[in-house]
Amino acid sequence: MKIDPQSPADLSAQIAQAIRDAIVSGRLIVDERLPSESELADQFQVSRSTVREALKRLAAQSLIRTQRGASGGAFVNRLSFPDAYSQQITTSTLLLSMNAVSFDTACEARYALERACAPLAAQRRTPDQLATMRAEIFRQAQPGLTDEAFCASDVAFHRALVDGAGNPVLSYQLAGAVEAMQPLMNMITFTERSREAIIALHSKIADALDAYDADTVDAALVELETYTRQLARDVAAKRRQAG
Amino acid sequence: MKIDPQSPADLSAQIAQAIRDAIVSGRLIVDERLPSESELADQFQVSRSTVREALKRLAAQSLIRTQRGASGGAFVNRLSFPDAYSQQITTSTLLLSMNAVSFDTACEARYALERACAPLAAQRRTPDQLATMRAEIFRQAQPGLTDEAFCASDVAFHRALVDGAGNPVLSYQLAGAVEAMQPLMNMITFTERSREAIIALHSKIADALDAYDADTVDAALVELETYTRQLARDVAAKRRQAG
DNA sequence: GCGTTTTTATTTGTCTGACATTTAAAAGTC
DNA sequence: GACTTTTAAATGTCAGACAAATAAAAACGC
Repeated sequence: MKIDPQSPADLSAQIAQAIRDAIVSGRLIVDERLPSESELADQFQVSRSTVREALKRLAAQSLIRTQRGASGGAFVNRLSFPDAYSQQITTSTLLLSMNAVSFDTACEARYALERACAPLAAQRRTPDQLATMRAEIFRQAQPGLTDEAFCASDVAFHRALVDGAGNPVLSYQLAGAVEAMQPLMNMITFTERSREAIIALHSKIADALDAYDADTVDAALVELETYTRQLARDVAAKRRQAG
Repeated sequence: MKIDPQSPADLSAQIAQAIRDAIVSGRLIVDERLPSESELADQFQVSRSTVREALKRLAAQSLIRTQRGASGGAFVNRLSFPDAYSQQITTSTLLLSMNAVSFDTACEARYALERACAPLAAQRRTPDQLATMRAEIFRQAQPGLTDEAFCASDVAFHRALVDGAGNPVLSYQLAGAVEAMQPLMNMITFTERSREAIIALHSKIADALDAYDADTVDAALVELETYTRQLARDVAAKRRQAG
């Protein structure tokens, strides 16, 4: 692992990249201990502060974890699925909020991906996942539910659907798409009428999954997508009229 | 923005989280300048080093960028699609390499997602994307091509397919799935015979996209998935026999 | 000899103060 | 007025110190 002191980039960024490369390429393996901060400072010929800044960069990406005390240090972290989920969600949320992505585009992407899970879920869904979906549908029908709670339940329902595919890689990929849409969806599901329609489609999906009926699940998801995008258009039109 | 000095977690992690929350919630907007490191140190009642470690964490997630000199400082970064792509790819690659995900599971996820793009791509693919795919097919047929180059071309072909859907959110989501599979695919496409079969299916896909024929694209992708998974099983069996 | 307690060494976490470097704006010069 | 020089502000880096956590080693009591 070498760095170039002449390079314009920050030393801490270079050091972080050198260690990152070592991890990605497998020269450093999971749970292996990195040299101590002082040793790294010696190796790279920089101060301990610079090494620390590099290590914090890696920690922010969940590539390493640190432990204090004797026989402590920095260890290569096993990137767990939950860690990857939350990074995926943060990134996706920021990407949508900062780049003027239209609701239509985001919605299309989300349902396209979700429909990809549907046939697998129709084969493999467990009774447990089905029960989760039913419970969320029941919650969504409660009269006093706030918009935020309704949307959170909506997310939980769709995550159960995705998890039904029984493929952790798919679940990980979909986490961002489903969760990042929530803030956008919050704006459009506030009337009694739209909730009713959404709940009806959720029930249709759950029934079809219950019956291992992939085609009906797909049809219901298409309906849900169409309905959601229509709702968003109506809301936008109403805004234009009012404002 | 407040932090709790009694908390067990690192101060720099807490400060990073506080600023991250401010960005995600919109209290800090794109291109806004954060207070200088000294001012932040005063606000949070910590030293400048601790503030710097927090800022490096945020920089590692592309949430801020820094600039030296007068009127420099840390600025909230617009998370661009390319930035998000590369983070997605790094995370996905590490997730697969560190978690003993079976080839079958990863392959299933990848093709499920890719098939989700196919109908859209069959409607919207541009001549330019089609030309890219043809060029990659031509390259794949060159006799002297190394395995690595073949796989890189394979990735480029599939990215063009995904981009054909004309939905940047989909392209972003798929980047991880397609690219992270490359190291795994590298191991199984080394015979002349398997290359030939793959190229034939690529041609079938390109032809079908040319004809706006979504069903044939889907069928070819299913064939490609079946063939790829079969190849992987054969390779695994041969390894068992040999080893 | 064994279990408990104390000490010690190591390592990360934090602080302080200093200097180098970069950069834009202000001041000065012709 | 255009150009050059100076200055101030900000990040980047360094060195050295102490605090806090932690595991291993040493000491102790029985």
